[in-house]
Amino acid sequence: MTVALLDCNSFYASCEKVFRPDLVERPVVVLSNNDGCIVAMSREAKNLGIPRGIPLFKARSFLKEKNIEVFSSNYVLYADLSRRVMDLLSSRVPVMEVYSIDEAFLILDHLPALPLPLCRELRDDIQRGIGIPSSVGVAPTKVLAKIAGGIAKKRSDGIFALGDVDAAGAGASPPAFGHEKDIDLVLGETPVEDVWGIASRLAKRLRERGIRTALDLRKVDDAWAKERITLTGLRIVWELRGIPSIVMEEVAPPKKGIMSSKSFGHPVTDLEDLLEAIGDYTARAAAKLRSQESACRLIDIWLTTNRFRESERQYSAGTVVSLAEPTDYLPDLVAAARRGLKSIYKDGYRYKKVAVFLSGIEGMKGLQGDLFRNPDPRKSALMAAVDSMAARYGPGALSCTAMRPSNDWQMRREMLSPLYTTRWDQLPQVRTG
DNA sequence: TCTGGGGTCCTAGGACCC
DNA sequence: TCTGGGGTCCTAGGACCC
Repeated sequence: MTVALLDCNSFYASCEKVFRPDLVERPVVVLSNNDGCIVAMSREAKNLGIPRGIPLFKARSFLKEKNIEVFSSNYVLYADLSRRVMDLLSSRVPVMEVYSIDEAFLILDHLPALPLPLCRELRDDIQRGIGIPSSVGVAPTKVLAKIAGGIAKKRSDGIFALGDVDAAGAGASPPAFGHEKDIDLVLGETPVEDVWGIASRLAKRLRERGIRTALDLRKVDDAWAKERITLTGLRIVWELRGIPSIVMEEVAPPKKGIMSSKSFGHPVTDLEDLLEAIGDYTARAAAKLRSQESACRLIDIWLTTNRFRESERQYSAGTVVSLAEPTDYLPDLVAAARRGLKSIYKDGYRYKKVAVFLSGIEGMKGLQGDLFRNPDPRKSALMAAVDSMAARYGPGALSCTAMRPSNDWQMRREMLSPLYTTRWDQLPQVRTG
C-alpha cells in the first residue's frame, strides 16, 4: 500500500490569511470559542515561541508587543475552505479518508500518476487554487505517513516519503527518498511520543521500559504490546513495521454521540438564561443528528461553574434523560433537555457552561416500532423546514425557545473575520483606481 | 475581567442472568 | 461449613486525537 497524509499547514491561521494578502509574512493567531485560548498559529507566530493553548489574557501583552494579528475562530470560513480542499483531493484520488478538518489520507495505489509527482501537483493546486499551504507524507501505512508528514512540514518542498514509494506505485521512476535503512534512521530519530496514538502518559510508561523512539516501539514483543498498550497500541506497532492495520474510513461512519457545549461570555446565574442556552445547543446537536439521518434515545445534560475561579463556590452536575422512543424531533428533544437541566439546577451559583450530549444513536432507517411504521408526516415536515431555515440563516436560527434580546450567555467573538466565502454581503472588495 | 469544543476507543467493575 | 463460572449489558473514567 502507498498512503499519503496531506495536512494543511497551520490551517485556521492559513484560512485567515487567504483573503488578507497584507498578512502573508505576518504572525497570526486564532482563538478558541469565546476568545478564550490560542488554538492555532501561523508559522511566524510559532517561531515566536507562543505555547499552543495559552489563555488569551496571559498572552495579550506579548501579542501586542510583537504586533501579532489576532482572530476569533470563524468555523464557517474554515469549514468552507476545508470542503474545497477535500473536493479537490477527491476529484484526483478516488480512495481517501477525510481524517479531520485539515487532513486527509490518500491511497495512491493503482493510479495513473506516480505517487510523488501526484503529491507535488496536489499540493501546488491547493496552494494556487485555494490559497492554503500544505505538506504531504508518503509511506506504506498511516502511522508511517504521519511520521513522514511531520518531516515534510520542516522541508521547503513540503513533501517527504518513507520507503520506495514510487517503485511501489507504478514502478517506472527511481526511488525518491530511500530504502529500509533510511526508515530505520528516521524512526530512530523520532521520539516515541511523536508517534500518532502515543501521547505523554503512554510515552512515559514506554520510556520507563526503555522504549524511547519509534524504532524501539517497532521492535517490541506483540504479546507484551497487546497486554500493556492494548490492541490499539499493537496496531500502531504493526503499522510501524509497514503492515497496514488501521482501517481507512472512506465514508465517515455515523457519529455515536453528538455534543454541543460552549462556555458563556459571562457568568450566568438565572435558570431562564440556562434554559435558553440549552435550547440553542440542543437545536445544534439535533441538526447534526438529522443530517446523518439518525435518532437518539438518550440526552445527557450537564452544567458547571467556573473551575478556574477557586474563590467561588463550585458546583457541577449532570443527568441523563431517557426518551420513550428514539427521536430526531426537536420539540421533544428540547423538552427533555429542559427537564434534565431543571432537575440539576441549583440556585445561587455563577455558571460557566452547559452542555448537551445526544447518545443512544440509531439510524432512522433501522428503527423498529411505531416511529418507523407510522412516521408523523407533520413532524418530518416541520423538521425539514427547520433544517432549511438553518441552512439559510445559520445553525442557531430556530431552537424552540423564545430568545430574549439580551441573552448574555452568548459567546464572545470580538475579533471575528468576515464570512468571505459564504455570504454575498461579506465578499472581499477589490478596489480599482 | 479573561482559561475551547468536539470526538473515539478501551478497561474495570457492578448488576444481572443461567 | 460450604459460596462456580461464564456471559451480557451498562456506566464511569482514562487516554488519545484534532
